[in-house]
Amino acid sequence: MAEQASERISEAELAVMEVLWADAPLTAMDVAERIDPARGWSDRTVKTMLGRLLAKGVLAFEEDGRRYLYRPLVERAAHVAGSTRQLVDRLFGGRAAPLVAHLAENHALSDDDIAELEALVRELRK
Amino acid sequence: MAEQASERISEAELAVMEVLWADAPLTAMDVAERIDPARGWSDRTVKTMLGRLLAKGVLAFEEDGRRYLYRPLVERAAHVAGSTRQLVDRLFGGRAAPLVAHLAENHALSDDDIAELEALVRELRK
DNA sequence: TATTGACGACTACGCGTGTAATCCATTACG
DNA sequence: CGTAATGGATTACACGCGTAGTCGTCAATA
Repeated sequence: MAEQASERISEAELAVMEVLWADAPLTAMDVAERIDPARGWSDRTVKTMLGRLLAKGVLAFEEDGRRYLYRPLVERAAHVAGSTRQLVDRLFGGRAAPLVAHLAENHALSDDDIAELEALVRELRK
Repeated sequence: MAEQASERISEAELAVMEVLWADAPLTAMDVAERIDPARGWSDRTVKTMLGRLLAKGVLAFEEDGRRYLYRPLVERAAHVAGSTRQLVDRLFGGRAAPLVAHLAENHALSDDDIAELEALVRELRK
């Protein structure tokens, strides 16, 4: 079987994926232009990331003349799910409730968040 | 000022920290013995981790004759908070509620979890 | 007392990551 | 047409990480 979905996406690579999750397909230059300028990346760096993501099998490209048009092969939701599971497993004994409790304890929840949670819980209870 | 608390703890290092968060101070051998055998680590590896954690300023030691007794300098809760915040920032736009929503959508919440959440929300609403 | 073993300190080494620079082919421009 | 710009491929390089091995020293033991 081919590369399993478990290919790890690093922090820097994630910045590139986010661009492509927001809009694809894009050329390397397109991607570079949409990377947060705060990162101060050179185009070369973006190219490197694209190459590595291709190698990891999480991106695909189609040729557009001399250039490539890149598109994600993995969905953002899948990445989010994997990363979240990892956190829950590593630090919360694999259970989600303690994570939510932690968020609550740390005042990480705004009033709006709490209101949203209430709605969520009502929804879940059904 | 000395090493800031933001020193990163790697996955392997975390295994060592967990042992010391559970019980400290401990000698290097004590720690090695309490590491999950499933990791198949040699004592040397554990020593290396202890050294690196000392260098990072997240552990301290006191001499006990010829050996060291290691103890954590950072609290588990602080590490958990940092890691959680990082996930929330990176993948959930810095807001906790979407994370909880994600957990819900992914059926990551058991009935018990939901009951716990209800109680939590009731508590938060006060 | 001479040897052996336990300890921390230092060294090793291959792979991933962050951050590019260089190479080579092709295309666009003067 | 010759030269520069553009685009992907390859190479670079330092640092962190996973996983130890080696060195020098001190203590226990035969």
